[in-house]
Parts: sequence; structure tokens; C-alpha cells
Amino acid sequence: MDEARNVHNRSDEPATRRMGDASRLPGVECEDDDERIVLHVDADCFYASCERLRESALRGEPVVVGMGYEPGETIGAVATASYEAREFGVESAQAISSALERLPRRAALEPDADDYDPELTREETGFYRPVDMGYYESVASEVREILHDCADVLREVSIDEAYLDVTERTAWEVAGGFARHVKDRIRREVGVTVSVGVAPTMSTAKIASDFDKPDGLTVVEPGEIRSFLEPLDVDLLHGVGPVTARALRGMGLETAGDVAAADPEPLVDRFGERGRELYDRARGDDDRRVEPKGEPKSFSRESAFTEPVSEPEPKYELIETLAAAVADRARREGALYRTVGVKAVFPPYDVNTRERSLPGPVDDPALVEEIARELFEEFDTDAVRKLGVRVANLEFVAADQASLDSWEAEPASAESTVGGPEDDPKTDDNGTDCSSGQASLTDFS
DNA sequence: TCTGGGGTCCTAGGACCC
DNA sequence: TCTGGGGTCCTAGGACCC
Repeated sequence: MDEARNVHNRSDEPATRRMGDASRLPGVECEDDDERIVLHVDADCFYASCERLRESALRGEPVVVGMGYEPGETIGAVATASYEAREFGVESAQAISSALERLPRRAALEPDADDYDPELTREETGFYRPVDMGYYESVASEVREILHDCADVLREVSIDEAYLDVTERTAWEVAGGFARHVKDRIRREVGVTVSVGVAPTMSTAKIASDFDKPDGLTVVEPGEIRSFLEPLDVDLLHGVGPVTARALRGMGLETAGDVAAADPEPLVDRFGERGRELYDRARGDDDRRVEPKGEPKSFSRESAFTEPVSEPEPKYELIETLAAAVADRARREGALYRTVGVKAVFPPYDVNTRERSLPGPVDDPALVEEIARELFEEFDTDAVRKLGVRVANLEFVAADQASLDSWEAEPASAESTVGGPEDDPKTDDNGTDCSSGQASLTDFS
């Protein structure tokens, strides 16, 4: 790691080298015209940083943000752990109960707490907070404004991560300084730290931002890509998870350099298109351009029981709740859907999905519920730990088209497609027609 | 590591069409 | 009626990401 770090520019060093053009062989794919400068910006343990922002007592302390967690309870899973908490072995996706074993909560120092433990010292405890997406969203939007300000094109990947194309804003000689400026603005104006990777491609920028976390800045200039990637473990490549990493190691490929030097054919045979992509990424080949994210492809809601449930009633109840939530989300976002699906997870972790497509796009909460119930029937006596409902094959009604629809479409469709009044009695009138999907089919096409 | 919630993309087989 | 090739859509599952 240290060795690799020395090879590549750190932000605080003046960028004096410019290997990019010099190292390229004459006549070999000179693509200077489309050489990009891409930043990947990744907030450091974002949820925990947000919690610290509004609660200064958490600064410098181990902080664990739990999904499905409630103060005093042991249910839920770790969404984010601060670096201090990670020192205790707390990791993201861990059950809160295991996290608490490694790092008891600070409140357990109080004699009147349920989990009071007289043996504990302050130094071996941390703070636990439940996820508060609304608040994190508000912090993220402040960060987003700054990023928009700094980029020609911005692609938001998630609440705490984005790619920026800054080709027109900077040059390789000063790209480190540019990235430093972005980092500084976010820290000064919002109060959270981010790690930034700068590279000519999205995939390498992504790896670079991860290289020196937290508060990192790693610049990989055009000619340095291969040497930067070479020593990295295969699982650091984007798209390589535990399964693929194991398979690659089985093929004798431990590092990105091994993959880059390998014969691509066996990779394609084994992994299909992904194999080709893997090979390309390991070599630093990635011609994707930074583009704003398109419309979502699906919406889903899922929820876990605290323990497996066999009786049908509570399961159907949850299916209904989830169906209503998904349909509501779609309506709020102005989306029509053509496919409704359910998911049932059996212990230990057996995922089953069923889905059904309709002849045309609808916005019809009653129909979502009806189909979800029908699809779920085959599982209704199985022990289930988790349930989900999903809508897909989305079509978005453009804002200007929505007003047009209210003129042109039949009343039932118009009301139910533009996200107007929540209750649409017309869709219920159709009774059994619902199952055919004709109930609230909109007929603009 | 034994499991929370919200997504994306890929694959593979079958139906159906020309 | 035993039969070629190509395309699209649908469904279920799997891997992966944050």
C-alpha cells in the first residue's frame, strides 16, 4: 500500500510529472480528443458523519448507525460504522447484536440502564443511532450543490457517492489541486469529509477514491493506470464480490495485474460478458462517459420479521402494507408500472421471487395489492423471515405530458396518472377486471 | 460475517412470432 | 407436421453495489 502510494501523486505534492502523453507509443490509439478527467467523490462513513454534524458530542467517538435499530434494542443491522467503531471490529451489514458484543453502547455505563455493565469503561463503548434518511438527505443535497458547481457533468450514484467529469474545468497538471478545492469546499461549507479519486476513467477513479480513505485524495494520471491497478487485490475491482473473487483466485488470479495479464478467453467462458468487462477494467480500459443518472427502473419495499412467521395473516398484512407503500411511492414519483412482483425469504436465506406483467402501464394501488396477494399465495403457509413487494417496467409521465393527459385521456386514467387525489374510486369500480390489467390502463401511447 | 433495505444488471429457458 | 434461424418478451434466480 505504502509503496503504491509513493508511486502515484498525492494531492499535497505538486503534480510535476505528466506521463500521460509522453508514455504513449506514437501511432497507438491516440485518443487525446476524448481523454477525460473524472473525479469520484465518496463521503466517508456518511451516515455517521451526519450524526456527528448535529450532535457534536459524537465527534471523535465510535459511532454506529443502525438500520431497523431502536435505542435500547438489539435488532437491526449496521448501516455505517465510524472508523473509531471499526477499530472494534464493527462492520457494515453486521447484526446490531454482534456489533454490541464488540462495542457496547455508551449508555450501558449508566447504572439504571437495562444493559448496565459495571465492568465497562468509557473507552470500550460507543454511540448507537438509528438511521434518519430525511436528515442525511438534507446534508447530501448541500454536498450535491457544491458538486454541481464544480463539474461539467455529474452522475450521482447514491446518497454519498458521485462521479464528476471535470475535463473542461481543469488539467492534469493541476487536477490534484482542483480535487483538493472540492474537498475543502465540502468540509468548510457542509462539515463532512469526502475521499476523492481522480483518473481518466470512471472505474479507476472509483478505485482511487477508495485507495486512501478516509479524507483521501489519489490522482492517477493517464499513463499511470496500469501500474496503479497492478498490485491491487482482485476484489477491489468494482463488480467483483466474494463469489467472483473466489472463482478468480481459483483460476490463479489474485491481483488486478494478474487479470490484466491473463488470457481473456477463459474469463469470458466462465463469466460471460462480465468476464470481458472484468478484463477491461483490470487493464484500465473503460470508455464509459460520465452521464447523469436516468429514470429508475423499479421501486420496491421490503421488511423483515424479527423471527420467521408461518401463519398467513401477519404475512398478508405485511404484503398489503408494502404494496400500498410501493404504489404510493410510484404515484408520488409520477411513475406508471407494468410489472408487479413479490419476494419471500425463507430461513436460512432462501430468496424466492414471483412477478407478473400487465398488458399496459398502470397506476393502481388496489391492483398492486391484489396481484401481490395472488403471487404470494403459494408461500402463505411457509415460514418466512422477510417479505417484499416491487413494481417495475416503469414509465414516467413527463411533467408537461401529465397536464396534457388530463385533457386527452379518459377521466379515470387522467386522475390516477398525474399523482393527483390519493383516492381514485374509478379504479375500484372495475372489480374483477383488475386482474386483467385493464382496470386503469392508460391509453396514451 | 448469518443476513437490513433499496437498487442494478446479467443469464438462461420457455413462449411466441415471422 | 419433427422442423431452420432469428428476434423479442417474460420469468426466476444470482451477483453485486451502497
